[in-house]
Amino acid sequence: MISRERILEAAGRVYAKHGFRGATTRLIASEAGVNEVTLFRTFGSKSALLEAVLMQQHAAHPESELPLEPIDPQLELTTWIQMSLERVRAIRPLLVHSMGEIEERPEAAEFACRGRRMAHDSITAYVRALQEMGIANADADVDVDAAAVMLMGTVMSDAIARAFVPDLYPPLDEAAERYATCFLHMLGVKTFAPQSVRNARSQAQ
Amino acid sequence: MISRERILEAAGRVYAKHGFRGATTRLIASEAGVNEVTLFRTFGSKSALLEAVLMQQHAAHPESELPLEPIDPQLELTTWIQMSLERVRAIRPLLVHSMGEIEERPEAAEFACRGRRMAHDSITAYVRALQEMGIANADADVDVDAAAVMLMGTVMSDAIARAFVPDLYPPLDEAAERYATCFLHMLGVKTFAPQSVRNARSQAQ
DNA sequence: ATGGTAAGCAAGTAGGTACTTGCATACACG
DNA sequence: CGTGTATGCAAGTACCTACTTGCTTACCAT
Repeated sequence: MISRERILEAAGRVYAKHGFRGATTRLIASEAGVNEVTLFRTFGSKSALLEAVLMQQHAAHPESELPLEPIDPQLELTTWIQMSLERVRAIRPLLVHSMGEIEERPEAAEFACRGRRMAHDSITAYVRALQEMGIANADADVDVDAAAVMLMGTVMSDAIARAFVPDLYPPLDEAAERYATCFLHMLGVKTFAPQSVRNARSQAQ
Repeated sequence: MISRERILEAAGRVYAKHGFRGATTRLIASEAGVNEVTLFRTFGSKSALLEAVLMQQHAAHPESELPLEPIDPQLELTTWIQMSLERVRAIRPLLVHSMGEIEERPEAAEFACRGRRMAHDSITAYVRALQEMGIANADADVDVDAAAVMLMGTVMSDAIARAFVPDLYPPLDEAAERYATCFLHMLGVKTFAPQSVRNARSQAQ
């Protein structure tokens, strides 16, 4: 029964690197150090194997949650953004391939969307709480929905595209904090400049 | 010579739908209504054909530019964001596949990155101009670089992921305007609420 | 009329793909 | 000891892949 896990792990690696079509059963079996026949005996077919990979990946990277009652928005958002970034980065290759193959393998769509949905719900609920507590501005010129979409887009973009054009993004250890600050600005929340930005500015003088 | 263009167009469609591995020469030729041999006589190989497709796509969708001297930031940004959204949307399937296949076909990387780079340069230059003219806030708590990254991420995310989860995004005809407003808020520029948001708010009462 | 050029058609090459079958081996449990 | 279970190995099936070759049309310009 140890074969099953070795195959799953190898299939995850190979699929992430080559996509569904490029992930040949021969290559997966060889990467797993297992006979190709064992792969078919264990999972039945290539599609079934890759479906198992997606389910396992989904279970291995649980969502992070924002607190229901905000206390320190800057800190809580920074932590949440950081964890979201790491989560998406961990599944980035699988995610990108799933998006590309969505027309041919619609079952991959759920994998590509569910995390996004949950994160979106999480952040909008948090902002609603911020508004009810009077922390966030509820004026007409503050567009909460658009701000939430922009934060999510930022997280996705950073986690996926940083690998291709790293120089366009803030340093890894500052990114979450600075995104959080910008997000709060969009909501009309006054914040202090985060430490990393203050450092950069004072050095620039 | 008419075959060349028909093959290029068909190859673009098939590649966008199935990716490099899935875009078989047989399928491309059949979609183009052309004999498979003609495809090889015209382009030499499958890789050469797909390279020609990427070059043609790149030329067919030129960058949009922001004015060097801002006059109406809200309007100029809205227009630019709208055009960027449309541009990325037009090449979305190619872009997604190029990102997925970047490890196997590094020549696709340039296609995936160049547009992003140019847009980033464009928006940062524009914001610098805004600051020099005193329109945008230059305080320490305004993080121009992070704001630019967030705007670009928003555009990429909207153009790519809206197709999968359309209900999470603002309506198509409002998106650019609302992103522009949020972006200006991040920069500390006071704006009126855009028309579409005001309408939504007044109807909600 | 003649020659060049673009194109179609049929067939073939060499290799890869998912997946199957039959048989041999090892190990664990009663 | 015997028996089931997991695995390996060799071979084979049926099909798809990029790409080639040889031959035949059709048209266009000189």
